[in-house]
Amino acid sequence: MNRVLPVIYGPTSSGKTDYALSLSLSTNIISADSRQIYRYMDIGTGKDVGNAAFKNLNTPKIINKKIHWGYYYQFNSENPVKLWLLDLVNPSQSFSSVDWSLLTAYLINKYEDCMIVGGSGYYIKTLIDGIQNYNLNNNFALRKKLEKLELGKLQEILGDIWPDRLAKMNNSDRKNPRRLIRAIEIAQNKNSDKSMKFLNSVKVRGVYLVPDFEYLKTKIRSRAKDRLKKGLLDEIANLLKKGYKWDDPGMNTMGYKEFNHYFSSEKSKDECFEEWVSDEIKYAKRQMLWFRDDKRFTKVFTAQKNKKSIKKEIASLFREGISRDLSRA
RNA sequence: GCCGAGGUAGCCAAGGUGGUUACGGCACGGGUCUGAAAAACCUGGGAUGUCAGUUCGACUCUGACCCUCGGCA
Repeated sequence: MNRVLPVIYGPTSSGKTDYALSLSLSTNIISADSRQIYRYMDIGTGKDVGNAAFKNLNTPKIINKKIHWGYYYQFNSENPVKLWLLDLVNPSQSFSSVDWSLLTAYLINKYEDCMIVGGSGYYIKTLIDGIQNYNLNNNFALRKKLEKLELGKLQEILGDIWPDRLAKMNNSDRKNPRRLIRAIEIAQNKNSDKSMKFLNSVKVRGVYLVPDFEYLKTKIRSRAKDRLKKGLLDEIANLLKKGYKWDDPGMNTMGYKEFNHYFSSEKSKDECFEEWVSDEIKYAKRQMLWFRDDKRFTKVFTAQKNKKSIKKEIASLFREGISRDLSRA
């Protein structure tokens, strides 16, 4: 039997989580957010859990890394909604789209009533379309060695050991050191060319929020200001005090990385702030590229509409879509 | 008003004894993506202050004008 998995995707600042929480369509909301997975990074990543309570669960066996996970749930609600996959790892730990997909697949398997909400397009893409080379973990030693090489040299190495892959890469990827290094990493590992599906017998039904871009820009700016006011700089200072470094995976996050130069007194707070806002806007643009032509997603234009009618639209899209999907199944 | 410095894209900016298509960076537009993805990349368009002069040819040299900055009054 086919199951339907509702997904709400949209750029930063589009209000995804708000809609998901207030819609009460699902009791298990799974956050697809590659930054809110980090502990101690709350203000900058917009972890808006307010007065929710956190409940810890056991570390599941499906992941060999040490990941503590649980969910937040809302107070003051007759039907408390659980918000999953926040605060999974420390800022120094690496975490991948596959890790996230494994956890998500586990949850979907365990709970009938789930919904995905988030703006990390690559995470959602990995989950719903699967991935290749799943058996091959990252080889950080190799990466470090390869990172020192020039682009041409990397292409040469890949061309020697896996010419087909190099030939198949498009111009953008062929000039991207990270992608080349990953390809070399895979090529050096035999039997790694297996693919993995995370979802079985699950039909994805997505809503893709499309805000007015000019409005989104002003919203991003005011939200950033607000986060400064809430004590973002103290949060960063605290992370540094805890011993986290600027090159830790978690610290490569907008709202944090831009203030590196402020903490080293190379730039003013305002300069860093402007850089941050600019990064957020560019990011929002990149976010809009995922799923824009994906038939599984329906666009919801939010400009000129109030929250209530948007909520209604999303809810009816899911209801109609879900019943249609089910009847077809 | 006088003296000095200078005007190259939205911003910062290189250049040359006059000679294909004027270096870059930021910003902006359009994209890529199969274990880092809020990452890392690819790609596109746009400029010589104005008017004359010299010259086969001026962004480059000459003059006038306009504007900016600094100093003196």
